[in-house]
Amino acid sequence: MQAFKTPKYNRIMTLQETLELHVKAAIKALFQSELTSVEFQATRKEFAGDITVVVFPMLRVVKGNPVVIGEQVGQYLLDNVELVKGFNVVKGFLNIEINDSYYLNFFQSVKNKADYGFVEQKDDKAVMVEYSSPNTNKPLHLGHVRNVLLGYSVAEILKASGKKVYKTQIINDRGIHICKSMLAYQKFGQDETPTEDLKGDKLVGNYYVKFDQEYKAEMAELVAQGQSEEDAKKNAPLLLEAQEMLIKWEAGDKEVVGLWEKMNQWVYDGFEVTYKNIGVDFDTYYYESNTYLLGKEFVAEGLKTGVFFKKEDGSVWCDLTEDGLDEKIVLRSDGTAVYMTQDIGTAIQRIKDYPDVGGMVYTVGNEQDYHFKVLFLILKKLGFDWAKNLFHLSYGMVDLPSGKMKSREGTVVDADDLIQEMADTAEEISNDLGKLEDYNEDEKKSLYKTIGLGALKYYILKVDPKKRILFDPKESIDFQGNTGPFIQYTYARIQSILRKADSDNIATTSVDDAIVMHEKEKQLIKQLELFPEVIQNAAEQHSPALIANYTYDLVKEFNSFYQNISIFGADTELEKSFRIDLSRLVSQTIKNAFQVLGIEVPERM
RNA sequence: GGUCGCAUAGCUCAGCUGGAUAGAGCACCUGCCUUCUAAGCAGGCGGUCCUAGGUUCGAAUCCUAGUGCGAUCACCA
Repeated sequence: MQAFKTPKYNRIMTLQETLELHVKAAIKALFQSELTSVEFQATRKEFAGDITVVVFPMLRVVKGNPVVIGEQVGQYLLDNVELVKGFNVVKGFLNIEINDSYYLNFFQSVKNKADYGFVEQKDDKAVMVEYSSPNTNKPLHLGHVRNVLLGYSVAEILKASGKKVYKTQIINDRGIHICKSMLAYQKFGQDETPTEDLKGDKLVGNYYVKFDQEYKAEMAELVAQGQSEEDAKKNAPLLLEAQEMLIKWEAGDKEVVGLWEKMNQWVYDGFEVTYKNIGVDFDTYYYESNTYLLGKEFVAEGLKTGVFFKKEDGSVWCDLTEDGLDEKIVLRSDGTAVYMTQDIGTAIQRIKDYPDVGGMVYTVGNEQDYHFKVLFLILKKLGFDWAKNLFHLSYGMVDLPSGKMKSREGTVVDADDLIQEMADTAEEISNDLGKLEDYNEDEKKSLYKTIGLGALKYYILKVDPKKRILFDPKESIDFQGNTGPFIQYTYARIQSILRKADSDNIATTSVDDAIVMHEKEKQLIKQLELFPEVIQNAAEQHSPALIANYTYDLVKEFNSFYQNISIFGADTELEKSFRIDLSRLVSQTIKNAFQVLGIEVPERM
């Protein structure tokens, strides 16, 4: 059941807003009562009408039989509102029929807008959206893919809704885990360098796995010598060496820092290739190695103002018990920074760098729900007014049937491999269908990638971010039904129609044309009319899934129209032109919707 | 144990301010390509909306309790 929500964007008064005023007037005229709001929903297909007023809530103000009240209000609307051409009442539902001219006028007013559904930038305050935020010791996997797709899409949706947006990430470029792969490389690497077949991030990731293997072997040996497992964990020589390396790094040891810079650069180069492959980008980057010091400064500041307190051993804490949470450490007893310190520093640094930012979105997995709750609270306590506009875009893990993905054990679905597999599948299907014989190899390759990526992105974005995804590599992602390729296919099919219309020089329609709409055409226009509102809702709720599901509904509606009504076989030239105009706006809407999902649309497929 | 999230058809998921007979896709079964691209369309099969109470004219949706799954509660990040 589709309900209509009052739009907040700037546009001509919507149908619902117009009707609301009239329904209120009707209640006033008929019953001398004031309604505070009117409840609307789309009329169910089995009843005549376009929009339905629910009478039940009015009973709080007007006493009586809902059917009788519905009849009276309906009659009033019919007599007083030009838009209304009929009505019927079923139980407590007043179904209103709207004049076709309303829909035709609406259609004519938007049909040539390339940016249909998008709102021009209006807010002076910008939003910073963080996503990806990888560690620099391993390549990106399917979990990162979900993160990156969600973050990128939410950023694009916010832009489309009229916000200024900065896309960013925080790079975990320091710490013991980075030293682990560095150490393994130093010991076993034999000066190996990235090659065309082995990207830098993969190379570094291999040594992270190598470290874990060697480390486990050492542990096993120590246990065999009689140590407890716990002791062996702490005493394994490799781990001690890694810890030593971290200390050297912090002390600025030339050799260690040099290796760190070299290997991180390999990883960054590898990441860039993957990001480009996925089709996402960033406006600005932040590195933990640069922001933790600022965090420490503000911890000191918070100590002075009483936001934090110091324990006997010198560690610094924030007492959140009044807010129903625990005490949280913000600085170690030895004065070094913890995770929270860095995040405080990063947030403040970002506002310093971009003073027009009034809020931030953090795309981070739901295992950090608590962390962000605390972070936001601390920033509020520190007195930053932007702290009230922070949002944790939390999402569920992507698990494999075998359990969690673990980079150090090599049980991950690699991002690059996955994309390649998706393209391969698209190629297979495409070859079976054999529609692209006249495409050259480059064109084909690019198309397979568009379709494969479209399938992957849609598959991930159409579900509620909160839900965890169980990804079975053996069961391939669908290319039929509620999928990216299905929608891309519809787009391509419309392009084919438009090419034909273009070569036939078919005229376009105008407001003055006396068009008689077919039921399917009217349904399509109604669905199109919802799009701007869907963008706004998706922005408010940070939900690409709303866009995906809307687009699917639109496309289903179009396909039904397409299969049941002939476009070029229309009875009159006017009808033909109208159907082509309608198809054009549908394809433009698909394109715009997919743009904010980060999915490309093909001209043919 | 405390806290947070999730639970809807065999499977994957929609279902937004509480509204009419809970919707899609996959899978399975019927039809439809000499006509604008069949990655499609038209239809069939399939439901204890986790359980039990409660609020309401009306509950998948809100409240309470419970069950199951996941996460979290580190001087790790």
